[in-house]
Parts: sequence; C-alpha cells; structure tokens
Amino acid sequence: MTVKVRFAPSPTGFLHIGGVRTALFNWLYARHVGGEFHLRIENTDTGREVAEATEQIKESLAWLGLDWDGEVTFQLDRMERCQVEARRLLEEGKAYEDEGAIRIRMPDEGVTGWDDAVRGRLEVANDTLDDLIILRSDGRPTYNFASPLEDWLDGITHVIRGDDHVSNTPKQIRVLEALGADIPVYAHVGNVLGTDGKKLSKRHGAVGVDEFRREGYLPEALVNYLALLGWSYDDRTTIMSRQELVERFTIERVIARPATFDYEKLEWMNGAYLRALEPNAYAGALTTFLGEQGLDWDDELARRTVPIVREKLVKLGRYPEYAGFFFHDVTPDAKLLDGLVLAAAEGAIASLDPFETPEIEQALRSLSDSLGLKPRQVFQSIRVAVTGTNVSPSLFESIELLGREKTLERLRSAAALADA
RNA sequence: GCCCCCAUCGACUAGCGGCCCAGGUCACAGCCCUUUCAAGGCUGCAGCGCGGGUUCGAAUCCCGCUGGGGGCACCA
Repeated sequence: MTVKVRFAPSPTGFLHIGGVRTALFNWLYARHVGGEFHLRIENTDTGREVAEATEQIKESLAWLGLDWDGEVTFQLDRMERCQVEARRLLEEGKAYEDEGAIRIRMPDEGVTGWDDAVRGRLEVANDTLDDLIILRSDGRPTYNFASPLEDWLDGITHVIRGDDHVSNTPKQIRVLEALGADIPVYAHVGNVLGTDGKKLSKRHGAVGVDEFRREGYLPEALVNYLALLGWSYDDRTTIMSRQELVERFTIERVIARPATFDYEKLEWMNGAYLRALEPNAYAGALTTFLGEQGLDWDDELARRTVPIVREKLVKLGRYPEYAGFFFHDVTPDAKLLDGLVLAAAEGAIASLDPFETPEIEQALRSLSDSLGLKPRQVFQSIRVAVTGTNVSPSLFESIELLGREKTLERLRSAAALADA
C-alpha cells in the first residue's frame, strides 16, 4: 500500500514556522518511504482572503522545497459529499438531528484508543466524548467531520500533525468508524514553542516563513534546523543535506516533547550553510536576495564581493550593512577619524601600481611604521573612512575592490571631516 | 473546573537497566589567529525536577507530586 500523508493548514493566515515543521515531517516521511505528500486547504470556515493565504502557503512551501503531489484540494469543494455522508449516517441511525444540526452518536462506555506512532498507546474514556455536531444547521460540515472524511476520501494512511490535535483524534476515529473507513496511523508531534515557552502563534513576531526569507535565511538551513526540532538522526549529526534528511528520517525517531524555537542556533546553522556554498551559488543566492529586497545594486559588483564577505556573514540580511559601502557613499563618524593618518594614507596608496591587495597592504603597513603608530590605529581610521563603519570585511581587499578612485575620494572627504 | 500529553545542561537533543561520576550542537566564558569583526581553532562552564518504589544495579521501569504544554464550540 502506498503511503499517503497530507499537510492541511487552514487559510486563515500565513504559514507559521510551527506549521512548516509539521509540513516538513510529513514531506520527509513521504519522500523517505516513496509515498505521496498532499496539500489540502481546510477552508470549511468561509473566511475572507482565502485566496491570498492559500497562495502564501503554496509559495512558502515551494520556497522551502517541500513539493506536493497532485492538485491542491480544498475542503469547501467537498461540502456536498460531507452532506451526503452525514445524511447516510442519519439514515443508518448513527447520527441524529438536533435543532437543525446533525450530531453523531458517540459510545458512552469503554474507551477509544489508538497506537500513536510517536506516543504509543493513547486512550480516552468514551464518556468524555460528546455527541459531536458533524453538520451545522446551515449545512456546512464541522472540522472534526470534514477532516477525517477527507482523509478517507484521499486514502490518507498516516496523519502526522501537531500535539494540539490529540484530543480531536478519538472523535475523528469514531467518525471514521461510523463512515466505515479504515483508521490511518496517527503520529502526534510536540508543538514548537516560542522563546517564552508558549505555543508559537501569529502574536510571536517573526515566525512566518516569508519573514525568514526576507531576513536572508537559506531554505536549506531552515529545513535542516526545523528537522532537528523534535527529531534527530543520532547523538552527533547536526548538519544534513535535504537528501540526507530524506534518507534518514523515520517517525520512530520523532519525540513527543515540545521544542523551543531558537533563533541563535538557526543563525549559526544558516551561517554554516552560507559558508559551505560554492562562490557561484553564493553569488546567485546573494543577488537573488538583493533583488527580492528591492535593492537595485549592481549584480556584478555583488558577485565580486562574495569572496571577501562570505566568511563572516551569518545571514544575507546582514549584507546591506556589512557590504553596502561598495554600492553607496558613506558617512563616517568624525570622532573615529584621524586626519593626519588619512592624509598620509592617501599619499601612500595614490600611485600604487597595481592597485591590488598585497601592494595596498604593504603600503599601509609601512605607513604605520613611518608614522610610528600601531597598525590597528592606522587601519581602523582608514577602515572607518572607507567603509563608514568600524566593522567591515577585510580592509585591504575591500580597498582593492572599491578601487583607487573611490578610495582616495573617501579618504579625502573623511580627512576633511576629521579636521573640521 | 474537566480531559489529554510532556519532563536530560539556558536552548535543541543522544540515551530505550550496567558501555553514562551522562555524549553532540547552539549560546555563554577564556585563550589562540588577527587590520576591525559578526568567521575559524582550542579549552572550559553547565543537566538527568522532587519523593517513593522495582532491581544486584535506574537518566532509563512503576506510582505519586510538582512544573510546563495542549484541548474541552453549530472555530480550524
């Protein structure tokens, strides 16, 4: 039997990082076993802006590389089928009418249980189960009816979802039984928590996927990081490619406990991925990112900054402030400038030939000797003058790339600033 | 209030009765490299929530407590 899983977000907002983790686990499992991963939009509640949210969700998944099989389905499209099935249950005596709505009968004695793939045996006393409304008086199905019904129609074999659905599961199992459907395997993963220990939600700031994209995270890094939230391969492996993740992912190694999302570790991992990129791929990611940021910076120049920038950047979002001086004028802080040093530096490198890193370095080093100053004192003033900040990429290489003309120009105007 | 789930360093986790006076990663601290630094290298700090059992032996099994999370709609 082919494994079929689904990711079923409701289109009430943008895709959250917690939801993405759920989608990822489903996707990894499907790809691992060679099964299918379906995307279903649970829009039973005819909310506004459904289309926009749906597009956003699809775009986020696509960006992360979580491709789905077949067409995206919408719960709303199966409303009629839900009504047909509800009437059938009515006729079979498994459901009854109540104030215009239809309720399904739940057993009063015994327990409803299942073998959860991550939690083991779970059971709930049936007397805690109310007769669930499956069809509202206006004819629309409720979530706990439509969702399992669709799982059945789609032939879903494994339901991998968040912790918060545990209490829905016995209800859905009873619905499925009444329908005469097979019960899928359920796997309930611990929720992703914010730094405050609360379940991640819209109110927690930058948790939307598009937000991470805007900040310059690589999808590979985000995927790798998320995979490690509630799952692990062994006791020492941290960095894993998408392919390795697919090869190694099993539900058996998913744990039940909730996990706190840690931005710092994500940043570290993103930096690791960035540094591992081939220069060409790095340049591609960078220019694409800058384009998405609406920064109309010269692609060719951006490509040339890659070698001197890649070692230190943790996320692309830091690039504009770290390397922006290559693309626009700077306004250095006069307090950090030494007019004498700058004037001397201008003279020291004005006529260098070739105007390249080794020559520049040599010239500036002998300058600090002749001025009787420590290299850092000299270099720091020049750095501020040329890059506009005291934190920048390697100074000599930056000067080479910036070029003679611009460098001299900046040294000159900074010197003027310093004297003033 | 009722129901359910969870519980190892600050965070993510390994551990499925002896290999653990608990291993890895992030963070943090110190040192090194060095033209700054957000990078790199090395070293270090830090944990089995508490109390009872079971067992020759428990982070690992059982019970209770505490703590945290989730759910109790004609929401999804």
